[in-house]
Amino acid sequence: CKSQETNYMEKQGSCKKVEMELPNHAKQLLLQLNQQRAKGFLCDVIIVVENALFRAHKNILAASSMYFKSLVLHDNLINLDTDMVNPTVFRQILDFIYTGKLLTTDQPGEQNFNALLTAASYLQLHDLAALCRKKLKRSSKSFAGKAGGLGVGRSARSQRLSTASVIQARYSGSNEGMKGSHSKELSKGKLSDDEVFISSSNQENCHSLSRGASKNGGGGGSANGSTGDQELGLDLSKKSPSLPVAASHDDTQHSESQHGSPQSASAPAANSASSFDESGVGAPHSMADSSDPMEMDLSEECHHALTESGQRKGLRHSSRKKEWIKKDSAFDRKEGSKDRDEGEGLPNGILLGPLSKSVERSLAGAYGADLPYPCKEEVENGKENSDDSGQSESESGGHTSANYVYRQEGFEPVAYGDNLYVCIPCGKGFPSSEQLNAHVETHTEEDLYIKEEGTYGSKDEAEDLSNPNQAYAAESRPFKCSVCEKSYKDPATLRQHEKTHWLTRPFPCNICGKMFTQRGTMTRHMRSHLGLKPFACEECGMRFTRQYRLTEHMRVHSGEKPYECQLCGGKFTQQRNLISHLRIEQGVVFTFLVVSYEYSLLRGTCFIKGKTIVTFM
DNA sequence: CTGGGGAGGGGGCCC
DNA sequence: CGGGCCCCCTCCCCA
Repeated sequence: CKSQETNYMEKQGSCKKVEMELPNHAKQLLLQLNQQRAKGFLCDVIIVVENALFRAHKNILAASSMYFKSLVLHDNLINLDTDMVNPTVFRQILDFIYTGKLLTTDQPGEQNFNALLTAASYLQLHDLAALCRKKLKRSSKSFAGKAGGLGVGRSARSQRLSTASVIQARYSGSNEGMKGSHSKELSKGKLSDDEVFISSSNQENCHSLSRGASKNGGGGGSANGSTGDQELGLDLSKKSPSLPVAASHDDTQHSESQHGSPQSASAPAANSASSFDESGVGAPHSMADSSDPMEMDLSEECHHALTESGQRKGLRHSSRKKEWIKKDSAFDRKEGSKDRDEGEGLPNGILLGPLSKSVERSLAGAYGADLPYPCKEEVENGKENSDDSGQSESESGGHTSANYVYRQEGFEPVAYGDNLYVCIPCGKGFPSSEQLNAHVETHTEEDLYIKEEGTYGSKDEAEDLSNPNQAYAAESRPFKCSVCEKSYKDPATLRQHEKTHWLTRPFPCNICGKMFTQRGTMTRHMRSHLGLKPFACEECGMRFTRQYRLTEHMRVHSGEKPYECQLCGGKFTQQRNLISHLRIEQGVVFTFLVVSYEYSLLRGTCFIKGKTIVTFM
């Protein structure tokens, strides 16, 4: 910036070269950013490490690591390899990125630095990696030994990364002053030549590790799991580079080494998910460079297949845990701009930052209105944000983990004191998940039901009570809901239905915290977060989150319009548009009915002429 | 500018 | 658990 300013001044004819520098500018800037991070303010990316979420700023991450730079370019949600980094370590790393200071944990120093080194190498945080190496050297044990140690119980790919770490040691030969230069590096947003070189060569390692990661992260499967899907690599972090359009914007990705890499050469073979084998790692990058639309499409196909299954695995993994992520900053923002506007910047459709209106609305309805126990924050905020509040709950009897929130350490610690684990229904905080779980057992099923009669009186249900087919239904559907008289053919469906009467919903989205009555709905919802659109139109390439949408869409190409308005004969490709159309026509229908009614009562004369009601009274 | 249609997307719910 | 349908909201386009 300084040199730019100088150039500018020279161009402007100014002979004086004025150089003024605030001594603490960079430091203050980082301080502010770190504070903003703590509040979630302007955070535009979420990093998922195991089941912990970390909010951060893309710019900061991108300035600190080439790897992050490539990830945040396209994604707002980044899944990190749990094999390479755990939440505790990542928290240290994130603190380091934002402060330039490394705070070690209670772990034995060497162990912690080994973990940090592994993570730093994985994330291409060369400064940090060098710092760790230096520390380890000081501990009088050669790093080579450590690197070998890392390989124990790990895949060969992990070991390859360790090797790469050694190479990266070339950078940051001057570890001294690293801390001091940290903020300057961030400010410059510039990396050394060495680093660029190393990054590009290391990229493939990261990708391969990502693949390995998802195997472990996804449901605790064996690291050597060899079924097709498992072998494919499901880490979300690598999906971005596979997106051709977005990738093309990143000039830094187009290093010669990538173009000329063996992985590039293997790209054309990557026309099926299975082609993402052990060696075909570079496919995403090479595809990004490819001008062949077929290749791009196929790569995308692979990507979707991968991320889709990866998501499922991730969900299973998450659901095993008794810790759920607290609603994120998204909930803190009350009235954002239009969701579409926000979404435009999210190429993968990942919903971060302010929730979409529909989600907010749903939250308001599901939580603000229904939650039997106001969330503590809501209470403390004087209910100002009641629309935003609300949290998870638990499945009665089953005692799922939906109620429980794992609070990111150091973030929003005030409301619950030092107790990081919070029971959402009653707002009590607990120092450990075990204690929280024990407490949750004390919540009874009654807590989850609304006892008052008539509370459930939704329109649909009211209509059902007057359903003339009720007698028939009683015969063919022996399983009756005790609340609304609906009946079902099998007990499973009945149980599924009964959950709709619960105040609380058993299945939380671990990204936004929204709760669902059915797991399937939740996983479908997760797709929207993750931008997963597995169903592609063969005609135009448009992708959809649901098969049904694709089916609907295909009518656009076939010209089929199966839905016809009985009033005007108008035809529609989608039923919902017919319904929407009928609403507009409803005035006519309604009038017709009224007129007919009056006709019968008053024996007047009414005529319907086309869509127009002409009434002679 | 407005209203209507087309279409994308999300949630609820049942099978 | 996925498929399918319904309902809703929303945006875009066009007359």
